[in-house]
Amino acid sequence: MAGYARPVSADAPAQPRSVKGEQTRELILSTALRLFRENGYDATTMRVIAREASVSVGNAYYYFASKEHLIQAFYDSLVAQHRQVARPRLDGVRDLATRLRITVGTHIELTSPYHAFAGGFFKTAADPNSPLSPFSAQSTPARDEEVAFFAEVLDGSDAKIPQELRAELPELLWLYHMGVIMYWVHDTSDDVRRTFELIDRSAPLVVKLISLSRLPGTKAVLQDVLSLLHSLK
Amino acid sequence: MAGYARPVSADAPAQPRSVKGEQTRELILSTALRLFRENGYDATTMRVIAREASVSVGNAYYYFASKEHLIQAFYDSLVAQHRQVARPRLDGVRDLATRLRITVGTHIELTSPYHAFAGGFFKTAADPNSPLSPFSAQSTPARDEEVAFFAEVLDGSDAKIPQELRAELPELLWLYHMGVIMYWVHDTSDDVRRTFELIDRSAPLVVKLISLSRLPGTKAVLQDVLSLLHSLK
DNA sequence: GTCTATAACACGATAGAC
DNA sequence: GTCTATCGTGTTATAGAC
Repeated sequence: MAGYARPVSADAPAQPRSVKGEQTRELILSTALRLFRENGYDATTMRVIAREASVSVGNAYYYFASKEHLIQAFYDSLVAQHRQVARPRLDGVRDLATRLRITVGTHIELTSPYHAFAGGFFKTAADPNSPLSPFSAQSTPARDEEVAFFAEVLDGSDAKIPQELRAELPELLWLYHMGVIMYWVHDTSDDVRRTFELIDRSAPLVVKLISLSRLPGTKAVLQDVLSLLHSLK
Repeated sequence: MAGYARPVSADAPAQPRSVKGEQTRELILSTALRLFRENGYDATTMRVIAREASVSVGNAYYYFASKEHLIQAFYDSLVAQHRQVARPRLDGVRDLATRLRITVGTHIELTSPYHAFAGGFFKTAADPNSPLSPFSAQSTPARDEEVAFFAEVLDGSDAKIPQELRAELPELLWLYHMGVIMYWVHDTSDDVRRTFELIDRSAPLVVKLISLSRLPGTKAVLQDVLSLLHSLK
């Protein structure tokens, strides 16, 4: 279903090879993100980004095929930053609920400056036709990295994971993470306080649900769920 | 958090009172939906909608404050149609899994002609700032109707629902429904075959999960989940 | 209240010259 | 790599007609 070859020529702007090109790209991206933070996504026009970065509109489009691609670049860097910040915080922590709380909470913390423009971000991410969709081919690398990170979170814990679950769990935890993000996008409380409450309370719940699957009587249902998940991929 | 009064003057175009006005409104809406089906959301410009409906652009904006509002009108009519079509199909069916399958399946069936433009639709729906967001104030009536319908689906079944769950279940089933819609939006299989498979297999699972909550050992977790849900509203 | 016609605006995006 | 000029879009404004 996935992975067949297709032309990508008109797709992404070529990775610039020259030092100067890389600098220009960085300048445009950082300018855009600053303006997004300050004025929101919709209010930040490509013209303003270009002007503030002292480049032409055409040049901005040379490096970023669309305004959405600026967000994708942001998200890619966020994924890398997330691991970088979360890893030391996880160091020495073995309790799975705590590890989940740290992992998801760190992500929310890093994204917080952009909460006000999260609507515009999320909007394009929800479009399955957009390269920004977390399920799109172009998001596969970032998504795979995140799922792999959740595997790491799992492996570093002392939780006993039922064998049948182990393979699917990282992806399920990523889905849980996506759910938290969805809540965060809609969260209007001060400093997204409610999102952090959600994380604090749901992380232990997730762990409890995992251990529930060892209960006699749940095995058959668990198998059904897993087989359904498997058939949908 | 919700429900406080606020000015809505500049919000929606006045409900037309005259018969002629209602006809014009209907004409614009049906023309737009036909063009959406035929050419997709983005490709259908307001200028083309107006021309095909033989009205002026200004007139189209007189009845629909924005292009998004055309989708909202579509969704409102869909909600009404959904109940109308699903109710007779539910008649005499007591098994909850079957009732769920019929309810959700009917909705997907009715929406199928628009699957190709679902991306554009979903895109705006995901924006929390959009009136189209299922969590927005403007969507409250439609959402409440749908949740109420799930209560109906529940009540007409012979399933034994644990008392603690009963109050929250309609809303949870609505969330399940939303999840199916999310899958549907991203479903690229022929005639969204996979979405129907998902429904066929997940509906019985949902019922099994409900009955699982009667199992000794699950009570505490269930309470935690319910209390979390309650605190987030 | 309903509707037309048309011009204008700012936007994302593109073409093509340099 | 970078620019300017230009396109088509959603949307608004204007000025009026029935």
